Amino acid sequence: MAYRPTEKTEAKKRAQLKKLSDAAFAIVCEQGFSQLTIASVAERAEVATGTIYKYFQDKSELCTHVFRRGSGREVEVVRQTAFPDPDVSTQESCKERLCRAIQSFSERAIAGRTLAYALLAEPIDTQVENERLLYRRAYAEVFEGLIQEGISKKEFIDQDARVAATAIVGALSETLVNSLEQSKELNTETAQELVQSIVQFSLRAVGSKA
Amino acid sequence: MAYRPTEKTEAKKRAQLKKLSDAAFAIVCEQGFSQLTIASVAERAEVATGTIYKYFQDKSELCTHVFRRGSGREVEVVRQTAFPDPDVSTQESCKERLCRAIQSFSERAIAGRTLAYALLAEPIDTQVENERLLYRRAYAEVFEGLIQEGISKKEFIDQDARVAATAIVGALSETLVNSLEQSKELNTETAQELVQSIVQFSLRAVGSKA
DNA sequence: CAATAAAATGAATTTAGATTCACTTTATAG
DNA sequence: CTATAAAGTGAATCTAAATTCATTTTATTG
Repeated sequence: MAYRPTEKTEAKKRAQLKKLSDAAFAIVCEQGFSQLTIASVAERAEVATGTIYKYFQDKSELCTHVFRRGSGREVEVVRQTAFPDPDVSTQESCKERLCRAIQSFSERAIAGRTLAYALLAEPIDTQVENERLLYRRAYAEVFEGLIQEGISKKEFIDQDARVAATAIVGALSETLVNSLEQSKELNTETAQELVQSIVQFSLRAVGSKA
Repeated sequence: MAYRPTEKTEAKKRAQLKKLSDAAFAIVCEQGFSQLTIASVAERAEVATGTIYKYFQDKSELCTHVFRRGSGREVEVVRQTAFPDPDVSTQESCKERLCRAIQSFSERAIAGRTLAYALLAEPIDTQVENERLLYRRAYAEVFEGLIQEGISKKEFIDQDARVAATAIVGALSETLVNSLEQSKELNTETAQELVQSIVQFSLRAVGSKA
């Protein structure tokens, strides 16, 4: 016996994985999935192309990893806004939380437009399409929970919460992708108005009474 | 002088173009853009691959052609429903027309799910993504006109018609793509309920008063 | 240092289609 | 029938990346 993996080597391995993940994620944030190639990641992480295959089965797995990293964070932020930690926050109405969740989603998309487009709409390899479905459903589940709560508290009109939640996700994606494509620079004022219009639309759609 | 194109040869050329277009369109309707290859079109149309290049610059142009053929028809049907020929139809309210337009969109998507997915969500080559944007905007314009009319007739609440229309297109796409992915066979009853939920959601969203 | 194993390298290979093009066939007109 | 031009053919070529793998480097332990 002569070689055993140690904590030190494991740490190095984790660091290397992080380096690859960071490089790939940065490429997608800055340039989208279209520029995510094995070669571009290797160059940015300063490793050889072969190295990437020690950490990822294939390109698809790399894409999936990046997609999950990006989408996980985005959904988590919106979830926290919709269902804030009850200890710290004053008890807010469903209406207020729905407004905040939609604002949060929208503002993040506007601030990180390339990532938003990458996650919401950019065509990627077929294997990753399933991730996008999960991503969108994850958002829908957040909204569904909120709508369900609002219905039971009589804040919102009785309705199919699943469909309404899905529809809101679609409405948000479409309006944002649409206006992000449109103008290179969406000025703060216009952006505010856009977000307000979407919020109002959504509140009416769920039949918010307050 | 010895050769001149005649009406006969032009007719043959048109027929050939139609044959290629039909073959390509059928492939997309049945199997989506992922199966649309030069080879598959050639096989289905019973021509050589080279022939396709006499009619289309490149693959992208073929995709664009198929996309337009499909989307043009779809939008036209919805437009007709939203703005029916005034001679033949009784004057309907904006609410009624909005309901019908949404139903029409939804029912066509359910009946032709592969085409619907292909046009609304399937990842295709980047060059064609722009067509998808135009397609979705075309729908949005139909809805925008209707909402605008509804606002001025006091049937709908005052709002940003552009945003609302875009949001409705997103809501429709999302709910339909979502449920079409879900279940292989969406039975008639469930489909009816789904469409009704979407209609109700949309009517509330535009603040339909009647 | 020697033995072992894992990690890293990057040029060479593979792959899945699109695209080309020299050649053949079909159509037209004198 | 001949000349001309356009349409059709499909095997061969190109292409852009992903993927491989023989070789080299780095770590670990006795």
